[in-house]
Amino acid sequence: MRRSEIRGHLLDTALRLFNLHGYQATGIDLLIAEAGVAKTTLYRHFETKEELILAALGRRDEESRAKMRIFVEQRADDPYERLLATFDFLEASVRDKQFRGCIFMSAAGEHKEAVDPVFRAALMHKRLVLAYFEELAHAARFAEPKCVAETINLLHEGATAVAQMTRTGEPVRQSKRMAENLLAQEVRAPSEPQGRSAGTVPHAKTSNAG
Amino acid sequence: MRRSEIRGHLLDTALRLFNLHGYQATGIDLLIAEAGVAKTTLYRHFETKEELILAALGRRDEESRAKMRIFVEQRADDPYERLLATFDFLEASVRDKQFRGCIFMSAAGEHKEAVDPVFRAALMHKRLVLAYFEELAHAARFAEPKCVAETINLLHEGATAVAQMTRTGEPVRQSKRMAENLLAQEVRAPSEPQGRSAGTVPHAKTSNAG
DNA sequence: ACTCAACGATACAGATCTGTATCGCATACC
DNA sequence: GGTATGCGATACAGATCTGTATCGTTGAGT
Repeated sequence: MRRSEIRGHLLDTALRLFNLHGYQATGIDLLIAEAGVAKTTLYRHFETKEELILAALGRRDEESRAKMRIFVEQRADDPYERLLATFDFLEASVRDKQFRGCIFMSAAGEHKEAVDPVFRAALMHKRLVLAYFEELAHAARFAEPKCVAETINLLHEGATAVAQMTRTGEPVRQSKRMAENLLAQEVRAPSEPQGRSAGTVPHAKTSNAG
Repeated sequence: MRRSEIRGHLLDTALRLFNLHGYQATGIDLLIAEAGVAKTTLYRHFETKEELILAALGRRDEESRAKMRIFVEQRADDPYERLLATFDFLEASVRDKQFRGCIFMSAAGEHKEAVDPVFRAALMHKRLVLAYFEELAHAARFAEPKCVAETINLLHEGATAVAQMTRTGEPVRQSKRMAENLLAQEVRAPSEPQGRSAGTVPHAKTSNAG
């Protein structure tokens, strides 16, 4: 193996084992055996196990959000449809045979202190995903993109949690139907090609309060 | 301490520490120090740590479901309102300063194998909670009580997961608004005192599909 | 081709973990 | 009151964990 690949290979191996067995339960000895490297090599790339965890979470964070972006943009052009397409991406993730729940929720579950660097890394990922939802909701001209994003986010989290127990993709499909239902009642600005009318957008009522 | 109380005291202490630090991270030595008992005593009541975890989860399972029942029944008489009252119970749980996420999800997150007894115990709890939701949905005369229960359950799980990160009760209030919105569109049989009409109940469309 | 940093292998330190063994004491029951 | 069981305390066994130290070797850059 070329030396420049070792760090990435270690992160991939770590993520696979963390996903399968958890963070504390994944020992350094097992990790280096699976990666096929010496213990010295691991500790030259990462000073501590915690630093390895943080690097692995950082890698997965960027990777998974980039994958979601690409999936969603290829699946649909309309921003509204893209919001719904995030559920299709989630369903594909959940139906993976290796799926054992969201690794960021697992990380937060094993590092519960709010000041723990691992917890903070997991929290940061969740905030970035929420920001992406808000970006889509804004593009879809929702009157309250922040609230719409929180709705989508809550449905994603619920579907992921239920799927972690049932080990099926059905909760994700259900959450998508719920999202379609809720979003259909959210106030949206008129789309561009309709021509610009002089009237102002009516102020939205409190969302989700139907 | 009276000897008959020791077992319960050990379970309470274990649940508190499991909630604060997780399962693997909670060592036997810390547990007996916090409980104020000797190691011999602990191992006379529970053969292994896993057995202690299972007993603790079983205790919390019955306790939390009983508390939810009592809360919900005191809060409302109407079964429909009781379904919504489950969110008020959840909000109170989440706003507890000691809240660190659902201990059953944490247990499943640290014991990911589907055949692991701890995972199975967590799964059993989730099934029993779902069954309670279905019981309420049935009493509320929903045409598809199973689907309604799954909707409520998914919103509960989503709110709990988001609240685990944000450490606020807001996600639960939002999930309750979402539930009100979704349930208002679900088909229900007419309530009893309306007088029995000869017409049959129209068949419900697929739930959550708008 | 030479040099130096990185790698593999392994032994080891020191801490921590679960679970057991031993012993003296207290308490409940007969 | 005697006896047997439970409890506290502690030492210990054996395994495992993270992280370091040592040393021979390999490979990449100049």
